[in-house]
Amino acid sequence: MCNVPIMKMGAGVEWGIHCCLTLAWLEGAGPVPIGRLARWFDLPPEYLKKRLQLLARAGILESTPGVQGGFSLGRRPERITLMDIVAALEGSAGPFQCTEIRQRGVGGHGAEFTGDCSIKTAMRRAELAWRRELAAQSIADLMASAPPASAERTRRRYADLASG
Amino acid sequence: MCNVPIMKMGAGVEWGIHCCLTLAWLEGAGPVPIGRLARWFDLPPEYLKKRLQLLARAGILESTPGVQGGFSLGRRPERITLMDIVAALEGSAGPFQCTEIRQRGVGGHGAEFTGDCSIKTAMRRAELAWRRELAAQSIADLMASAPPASAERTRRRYADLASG
DNA sequence: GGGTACATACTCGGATAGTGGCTGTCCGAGTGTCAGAGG
DNA sequence: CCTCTGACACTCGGACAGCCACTATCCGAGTATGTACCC
Repeated sequence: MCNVPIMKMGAGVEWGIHCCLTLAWLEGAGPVPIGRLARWFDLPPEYLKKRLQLLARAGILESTPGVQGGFSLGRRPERITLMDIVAALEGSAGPFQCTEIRQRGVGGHGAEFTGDCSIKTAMRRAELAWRRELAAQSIADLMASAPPASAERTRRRYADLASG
Repeated sequence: MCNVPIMKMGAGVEWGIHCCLTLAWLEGAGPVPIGRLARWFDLPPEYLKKRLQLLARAGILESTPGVQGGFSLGRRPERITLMDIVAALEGSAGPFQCTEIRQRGVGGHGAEFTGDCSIKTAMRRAELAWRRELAAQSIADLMASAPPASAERTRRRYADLASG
């Protein structure tokens, strides 16, 4: 029971962030096709494609069709926050959905109160703290916190992957 | 698509908080049976029972069997935080489950890095901010932020519900 | 009158569906690149 | 040498099935109260 997540977040979020980080390191080498990214992380290509399409639709990634097309970063790594990626992949609604049960049933207040119930407010406050932390972290920050050799190694391995 | 929650949290959380708040206001009037709470909020009794059982197992509520039994608060309202309720109902694992995809596939680092990946760290930081906010809010705080007449009205309506 | 047995009203725990979202796959359509044929 | 045409390698978007957690319900068992019955 203790392995059940408090709030479930799709696996695509982890995929998306990793792909953005990799694309950031591979910037300048041209678009990266889905198949290569999927082999890179050993992920199902078709489903990964769906996730990256969402990121492209949000402007986080850029997709170029054609024979040498693929996905590349849609804007500078400093301007891509984790919040952007999460919102693009999972939607914009918060984790706590207030169904206003206080207004139903015998004990309900009916339309007596028009303001938000205090529970909704309290949960929203926590959610905002979470969003703020996510928005404060950009892809560039993740790049900076990684070992200095990461960029070089990523480019080298990608070259091997492209040639092999 | 914009109605899809970022992280899904079960509806039982809202139920649980509302029930705790109601039980706090009804303290001193003896245990409240499930059927009455369910009618109070117009919720399915059997499923609500399952949720409150989880709260009782966590020590947040106290359940007394027998003919005049029911649920009551397991400890003082000041010592029941929203984090306690959420953790008891949804489990203790975080929303972001790092599956370490960086270690898989062609581009993976294998066992090269033993530390946590920076993505996991960043997501955990946001999650901790969320937890901290939830832990800072207690049932007593919610009671204090409600209109002063709430306690009296709750007790009066409960008396009507019990007699009717 | 006092003690015992039974009915009652609850909770506890397990077993069992229904439902919706996430996961994963397949297919047709559109688009840009490149090679090759023809002028 | 230049241009046009076709093959190719991608992305885009929709349709579809499988799986799992949440939701919801039912049933038997346990427990405390309250009453009725018997001595």
